[in-house]
Amino acid sequence: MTKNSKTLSSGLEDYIETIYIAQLKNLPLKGADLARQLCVSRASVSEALAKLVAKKLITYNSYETISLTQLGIEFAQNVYNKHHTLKMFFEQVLFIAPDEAGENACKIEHIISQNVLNRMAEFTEFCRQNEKFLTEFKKEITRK
Amino acid sequence: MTKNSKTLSSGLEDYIETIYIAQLKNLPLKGADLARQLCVSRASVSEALAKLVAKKLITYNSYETISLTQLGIEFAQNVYNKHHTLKMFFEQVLFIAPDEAGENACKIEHIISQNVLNRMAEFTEFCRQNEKFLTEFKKEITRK
DNA sequence: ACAAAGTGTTAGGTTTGCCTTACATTAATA
DNA sequence: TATTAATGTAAGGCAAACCTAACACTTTGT
Repeated sequence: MTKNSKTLSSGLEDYIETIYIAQLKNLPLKGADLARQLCVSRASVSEALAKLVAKKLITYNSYETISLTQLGIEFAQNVYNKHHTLKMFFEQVLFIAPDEAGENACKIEHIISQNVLNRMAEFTEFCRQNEKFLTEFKKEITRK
Repeated sequence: MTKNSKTLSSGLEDYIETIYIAQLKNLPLKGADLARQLCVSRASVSEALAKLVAKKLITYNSYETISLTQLGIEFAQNVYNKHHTLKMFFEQVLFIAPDEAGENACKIEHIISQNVLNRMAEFTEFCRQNEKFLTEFKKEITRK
């Protein structure tokens, strides 16, 4: 039974998302940087990168900067979009503080279905076009 | 290092939630029933129940009906309420079909923060009191 | 250019949660 | 009640994802 190549574990999604964000910012990223950012050992990073190379999502050789393949970029964008959609919803609709919004998004992005995500994005957009509604809700929650 | 007794793994939360629901319905629940409902082996159930007994969340002896302790009920209600809040939000605000709403709730209930959950419940309630807004949103999404 | 600091890998462990197989015990029914 | 069916447990394994320790390689700075 070969591994399903369409899905990644939460852990590998975190690695690839972090690499993607570094790439967006044009910051060269080494394995040790990943270890620091994700709070895991360099040994764990080494293992994870080997898996991502095997899945052809990154190119990497020791001491080089890690970079995403085209396929890797597609996977990363998918996760990153989910993260963004969730964070925006939490912040702009539910009025959750950015940090807490981000923490929740980080966990939920790995498990929520694409369909629910899409609907959530539409909803956030719809709310944005009906500002008054959210203003009322905010009044409601700050009154308590 | 003793285990944190305030939190359970996702897996154990699923066990305890299933036990809780059976108890709500007054349906006697055996280990084998749990195995069937959660799609795991009887051996896995046996291990999990031993952990729940050790944590004093259930009372159970072989061949008996499983039942929750007071502490177990409190844990279960916490998870069950999260499940319910999520499902209601997905169904009533985002207009997601019940099955998909339930599947997403089942996964997210284990990781979302209590604060976000509370806000989500308030939001769903607020929307319910402003029926017109959701009607408009529904129109928007069905138009596509 | 060479020592010190930083980076990467390997080997060997741990934990968690699941599995199968085999066996023991209890419940149901012919 | 004797047999069959259902239930429960124990033993032994596996895989994922993490760890530390030790060692090797590369880069940096004086």
